[in-house]
Formats: sequence, structure tokens, C-alpha cells
Amino acid sequence: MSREVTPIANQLRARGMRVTAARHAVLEWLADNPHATVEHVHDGIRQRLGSISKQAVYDVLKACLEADLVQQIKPAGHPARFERRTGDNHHHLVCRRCGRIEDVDCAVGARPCLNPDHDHGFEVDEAEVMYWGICGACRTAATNAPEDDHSRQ
Amino acid sequence: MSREVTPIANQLRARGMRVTAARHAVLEWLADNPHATVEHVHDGIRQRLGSISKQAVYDVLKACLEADLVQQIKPAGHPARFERRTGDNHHHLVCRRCGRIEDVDCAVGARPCLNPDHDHGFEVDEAEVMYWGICGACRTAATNAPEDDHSRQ
DNA sequence: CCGATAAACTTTAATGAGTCAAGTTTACGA
DNA sequence: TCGTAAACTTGACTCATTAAAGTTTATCGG
Repeated sequence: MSREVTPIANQLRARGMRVTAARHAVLEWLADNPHATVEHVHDGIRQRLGSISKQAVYDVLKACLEADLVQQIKPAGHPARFERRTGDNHHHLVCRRCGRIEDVDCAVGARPCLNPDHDHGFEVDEAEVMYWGICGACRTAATNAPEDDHSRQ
Repeated sequence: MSREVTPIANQLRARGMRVTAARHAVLEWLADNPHATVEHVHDGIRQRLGSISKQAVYDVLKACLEADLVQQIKPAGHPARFERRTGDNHHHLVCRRCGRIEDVDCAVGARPCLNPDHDHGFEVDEAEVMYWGICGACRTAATNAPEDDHSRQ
């Protein structure tokens, strides 16, 4: 394949990573579809690439995670989700029912409770804030046909 | 068995729950051993009860969870942990390596960032704050024999 | 106190997300 | 264009948790 020069390809090269079809597709697709699960990403890029294994998606996401090109959110009881937005200390709103996620910029602004009162000898490197609730779709659906998956709005 | 009258038995009855040996043992043991995994609880009470299935531990914890007698913490990538302290809005400090958990009373006091700037149509009922880091034991161990489990101090 | 019965417990099987490992293909520097 | 390490494919496997079917037991009404 001839040397690609898209912004995404450049971001990869800037970090010393190889530019592959899988990586390019995942990053491009994720830019348009934030908070996607591995399943979502897999389905999404399969249409563009023809075929790709789920393991490859795991590998790509892991590599991009370590290179700080994507960020991971792991809500308790739901599969992990991924987004391209990184390093800006925003938080997440999670639907208990369907796992759907929305971004929230914390009201308190600059890293509110980042410093615990007592660190118990830990070396703390992150304060994670997660809001839990029920999304609109699930709330209205609860009155009709419960238990659907509204995570892709 | 003759009707038990311990505080724990009373707490169970107050919620209309049956008082069983398993429930009594789990709650009693958990009071002395906060932040325990299902595994820990199982091991802990087996000594007192002679024998109990792990499934029973899951069932007991689930029932007590719904009755608000225990609280659950599910750190990403680690098995769930349980504690008796409930409803006082304290947060947790988690060791990335061994999963060990410590309590922290948030520095900002009264539910700091409980209200996100925009609720995206969600009905928000909880703001969860989790601090991540490496505990002292894991930090010192990292220089000698890495990858041990220091979660039970 | 005794028997009925629904709730708890036991055992075994299944699920679902994620990891591991061996072999094949591919990007890319020499 | 070739060699090689990195990336991908396939398939097996782990681990925490849930599910389902059958047995035991706490509690209530007599």
C-alpha cells in the first residue's frame, strides 16, 4: 500500500506506530462514534474493511490506548467503551439500564475532588467521576417494552 | 433453630428478610472485613459455618445489596468488593495492581460534583468518585517480586 | 409443637467480556 | 525488493458472574 498521508496516519506515525488499514479505520470510525464498545467498533469498521477479526479490534484499541490516542471507560457491569477525546478531564454519565454514555464537563471545573483527604500510602494518579442514572430512552421504554438496548440512541 | 436476637438478626427482620446462618455469618464477617471480594467472604465464613457454596454467598450479598445492608464497589478490571458502610457518600481509593481498596471521605465534603452541568435527559441518582493509584505494598514489591496480590494487606 | 410452603441453599451448567498463544500476513526500513 | 518485526487471524481458554433445577429450612397458621 502506498504511504498514506491522512491526519490519522500522521498521528500514528508521530507515535512511531505502523499505519494499518485496521488502525486507520478504527480511529476514523471512532471519531464519528464516541463511546463505542468493541462490538460497536467491530461492526462499524467491518463495513469499510470487508472483514476484520474482533481480536484485531482489541489489539488496535489496546495499542491506541497505550499511545494515548483513545481513552477507555469501563462502567461496572457493562462492556468497556472507547472514545477519541483524551486528556481533558471530562467525566461520564452512564445509563444503568443500557450502558449508554454521555460526556459531562464537571460543574466544579478544574479537577474537583482530585486530592483525597488521606492517600493511605497510595500513589494516586487519577480521580474518576462517573454519574449513574437512567437515560431518556430507557425511561420511556420502561413503561412499554422493558429491557431493550437503547445504547446507540 | 431457636429464634436469634443478635443486632444482625434484627436488622434482617426489620427488612422482612429471613434470618439464616449464611446471612448472619456474611454480615458479621463483613463488618470486620470491609472491601472483601466474594472469594474473601466465602473463605472467611467457611471457617465458621463448616461449609457453604459460593453461589450462596452471591445470593446473600445480592439480597443484602437490595435491602441496603451492604454496598458494592466494582472497580474496572477487578472483581467486585463489598462493605457494610452504606449511604454516607464516601469514596474509594483503588490499587490498579492488586485491587486493594481504602475508604476516603471526599475533601470537598457534601457531595461535590453531584450535579453534572447537563444531564442529557438522564435521571441521575448517583455520582461515583474513584481514585486510582498504586498502593504502598505494590510499590515496594514492584522493585523486588512484581505481580503479587497484596490486597489483604 | 407440627406441618405446609415459599424462600434459601446446593450443585452443575452456561454466559459474556476479555486474554493468550501459535501461526500467517503485511508495513516499512535497509 | 527483501528481511524482519509488528500486526492480524483463528481458536482455545480464563474468570467473574448468572441461570436453572432440585433439595433443605425458616417461618407462619393452626
